[in-house]
Amino acid sequence: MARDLETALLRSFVTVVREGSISRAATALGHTQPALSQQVRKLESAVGRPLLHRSPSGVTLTRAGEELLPYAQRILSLSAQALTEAGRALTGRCGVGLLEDLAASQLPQALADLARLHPGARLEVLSCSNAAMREAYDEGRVQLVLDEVPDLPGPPRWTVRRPLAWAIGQGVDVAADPLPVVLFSGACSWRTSVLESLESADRRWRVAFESNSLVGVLAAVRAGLGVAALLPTNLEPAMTCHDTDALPSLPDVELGLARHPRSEGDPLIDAVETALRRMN
Amino acid sequence: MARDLETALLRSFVTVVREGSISRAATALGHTQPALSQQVRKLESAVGRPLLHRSPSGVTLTRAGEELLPYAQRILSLSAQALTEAGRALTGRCGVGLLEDLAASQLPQALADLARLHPGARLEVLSCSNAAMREAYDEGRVQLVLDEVPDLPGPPRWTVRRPLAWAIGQGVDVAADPLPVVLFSGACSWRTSVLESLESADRRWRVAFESNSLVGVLAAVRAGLGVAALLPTNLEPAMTCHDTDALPSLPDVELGLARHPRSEGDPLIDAVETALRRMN
DNA sequence: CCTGGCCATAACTATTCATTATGTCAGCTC
DNA sequence: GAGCTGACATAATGAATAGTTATGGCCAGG
Repeated sequence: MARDLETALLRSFVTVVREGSISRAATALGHTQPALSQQVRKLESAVGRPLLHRSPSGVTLTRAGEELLPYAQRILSLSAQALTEAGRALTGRCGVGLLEDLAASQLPQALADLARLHPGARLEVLSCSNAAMREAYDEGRVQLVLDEVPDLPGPPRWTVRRPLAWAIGQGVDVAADPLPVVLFSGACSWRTSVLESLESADRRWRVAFESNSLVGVLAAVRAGLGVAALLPTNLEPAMTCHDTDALPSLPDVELGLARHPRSEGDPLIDAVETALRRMN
Repeated sequence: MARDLETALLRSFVTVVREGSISRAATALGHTQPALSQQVRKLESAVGRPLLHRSPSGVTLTRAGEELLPYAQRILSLSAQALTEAGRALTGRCGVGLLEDLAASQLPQALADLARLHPGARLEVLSCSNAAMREAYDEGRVQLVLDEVPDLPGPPRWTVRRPLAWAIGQGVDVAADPLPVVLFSGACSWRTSVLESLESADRRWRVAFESNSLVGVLAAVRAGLGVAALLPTNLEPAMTCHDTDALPSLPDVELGLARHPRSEGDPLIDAVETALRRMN
């Protein structure tokens, strides 16, 4: 049993998890499928437990895999930080606006790591409605906003596509004819695209619950009120969607980052921006 | 430039730093000197800056090396945690008593990492006089004590030797005939062994300053009041001892861990114990 | 001036890793 | 239900990698 976990293997692992399949992760990393298969196997033998359930339609995490994932993400994030900002004692203040779905993921963790290693830097994370976000951006209270591209308060400096997944509550019948759907009430811009994908699959639906917060949506799904379309990071294990479901496939969302022009050249904000970008 | 820092290289790096020499690190890791030389070089090329000043008497950290070190230590600590406690959702409470010199090192950082990954666990770190420590141990407020072996409140479960180093303030003449020495005032049990090593080298000395806290000792040394014997982790860069100094070589200290018998079998305390042990 | 400790370099070797090629399995289509 | 498709596993080959031995330079101490 190896003494340390190799970062290369951890990188492969998180990529496999993110892509949901060994083959896709292989192409994403510029390698072949057997190479990734081998790496995952090696990581499993280092940990001593299987990390993935293999199936002919892809892979899902085992219990051990779920346990390892947050460690792997933090190790990679620290390693990337060490490579870029290594200790340059950043100071100043940086406000970050996040889509609420992202504020619940491991992203704030990475920002906290960054703040801890730069005691002179002050990071503030904000998550609110699009209107309030734009105001904060215009007033210079947040310099960086990571959100859906159409909702950004400025032109995107870069973008990234993320898949959506169905979150299915306990006891919900996914075949129910008017499908009970749990929605964000605000101007969530993937709301329409989700409903469109239902209609183009000829599924009738009804709004079972609306909430303007992620915790509200999650609670509703957990309580079995219906299904919701969420980023895979925010799914609780019990809500995992079984790929072969009767639900239509969901569109990707396109996230982007806007940066306030006046913050150009600030080293702290550079560092935070690359930290956000690294989160894929 | 590699995307991630390989843990194997980081392991080599921290070992080299700890041992103060590439050759010694090589034997410590069970490899040869050229292999370690190569690894350090590879890490340097990954970071893009030299990490070590090489000299015929060993190596010292460059600025970049000092910046990388804490990242490397945290990454290795997380990796080791992932291998052992991976996510087993530990809960409960654990009190840890630390020698003050250790409470200032990267050790509390590792404990904080552990606490953060186990939100249900409550860790309390205590650093106080030997008498108060024994009382806390007897009353069950601390289950683990890491201290010098003679001062432990119970039998050591394991021990580890650490070197001492001279901390030399700016402008202090190390050849001064009554050597000005800064000491811990309490019952610091390496106090006597340090003074013995001076006497056996026929050096006369005088107490220039006494303090019962590490910060006090450090401040005194920083102010140029004299020299002190400390763990290398606690030396500030400006105090680095130039090995070839006129000061006698210092004995090692022997640290050990005592664990309260009633805590036997508690998984959280097991985890904290191995975390402490990993810190070498 | 020689010796010993330490690091760098070079040449060689062994291992490791990724690739190509092939096999197996499950689900889907017709 | 036969055949197709997509996904992962396995095996064998070849290239890149990392470790070892051997050697040289440098500085300090005797």
